[in-house]
Amino acid sequence: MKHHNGRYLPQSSPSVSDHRSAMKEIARGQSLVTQLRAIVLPALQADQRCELVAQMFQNILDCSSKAITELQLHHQSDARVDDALVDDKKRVRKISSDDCVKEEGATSNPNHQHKRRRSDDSVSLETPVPHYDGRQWRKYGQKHINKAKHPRSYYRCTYRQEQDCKATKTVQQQDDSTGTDHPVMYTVVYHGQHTCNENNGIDSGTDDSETNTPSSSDSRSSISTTCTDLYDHQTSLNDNKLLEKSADMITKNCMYEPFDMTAFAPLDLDSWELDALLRF
DNA sequence: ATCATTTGACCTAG
DNA sequence: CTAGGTCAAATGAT
Repeated sequence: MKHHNGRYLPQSSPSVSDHRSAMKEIARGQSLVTQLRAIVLPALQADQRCELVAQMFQNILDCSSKAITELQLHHQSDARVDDALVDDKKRVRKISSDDCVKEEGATSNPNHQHKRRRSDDSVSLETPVPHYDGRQWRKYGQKHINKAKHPRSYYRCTYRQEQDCKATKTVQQQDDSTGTDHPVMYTVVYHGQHTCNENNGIDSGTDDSETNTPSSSDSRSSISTTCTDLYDHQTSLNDNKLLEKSADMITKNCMYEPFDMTAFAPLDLDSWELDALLRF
């Protein structure tokens, strides 16, 4: 980086907007890889090679997730510095209110933690396959959003209770994706990082759908939970039945490979989704 | 009977 | 005050 007069500019850390655009690009890459994965894996035979490919896809996605995490950390600290420079009073107020909330959550009433999320600890991506992200989610809410045609669905990690995993995501169908000539697109926003045991999904490979649920209370939870947002809009009853069946098939395939294989093994199951991808 | 989803109420950040 | 995020009772599915 050279200044126009020939002198070098002082080395400065990347700006917040740099981080943002970097995260955006990585998220776009994630979205593309996810879509590619949903196309490639169904086409493979369900053998060892398929598992290997699935694992490689997951590794790629993990890499970008880690990169985003790193960027988020820098981003947040930079943003704090920016706040201090721009409006110190505001910052003080924000910190103190955060402290209040923290204390309240820790001590007084654990049942009332309706804390609105900070907007900057999230990563969003657009995809026609909102639930094929290799994680297991449980829906805990749905909300109609102002000026949006489609409701937003709220999911949290299946392992939240067992392992205190704070990861959540929201899924919302995009307004302009209702036409029949292009695939239905969803905006997926991830909040927080998964702190749950990776064995729940990634590399144990064999029959961990039983063993990875210590309390066994969630043994029925599955990726099928995330399919439900597809009912958010007025799908026909027949379609619903079809999707429920498909979800069930996915669930059963969790038995041997709950993470990646759930998404890809029997892809006759989700012709709707494959169609969407192919049209995409 | 158990567990996941639905849905209206409740809560809070802005 | 409003919009959006979460809770939890009711409901549905297995």
